[in-house]
Amino acid sequence: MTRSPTSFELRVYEAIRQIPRGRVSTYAEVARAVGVPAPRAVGQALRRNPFAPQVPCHRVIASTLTIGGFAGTTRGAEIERKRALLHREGVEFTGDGHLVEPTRLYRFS
DNA sequence: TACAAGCAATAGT
DNA sequence: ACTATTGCTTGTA
Repeated sequence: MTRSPTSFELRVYEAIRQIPRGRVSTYAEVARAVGVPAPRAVGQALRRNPFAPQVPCHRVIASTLTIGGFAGTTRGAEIERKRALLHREGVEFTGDGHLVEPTRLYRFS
């Protein structure tokens, strides 16, 4: 199903693309960056993820500093993969799934 | 075009 | 832990 990205999705991808390697942001921050008060909309856009690994969707976590979701689920093997990806970039999470160093949070300018 | 249902969340109770 | 709310996408008529 080849579907053209909507303007909203493009905005979300552009925002996420700004997140440097080794840093993470939250759905709420991304939502604020694109001017949308609903973080769930960001999650919906990321879940589609038409531009595959080009857009670092794994660098987006929840506002509560939990790891959030990945590949359509909030827990399971996919989440483990997300944690591994972030760990490879220097971002660590506790066994509870919480961010170890909140200083790694990236804020949009 | 219009309406209903769902979502990788968040805040409040 | 549970419920309410949020804006956007998708499917169906």
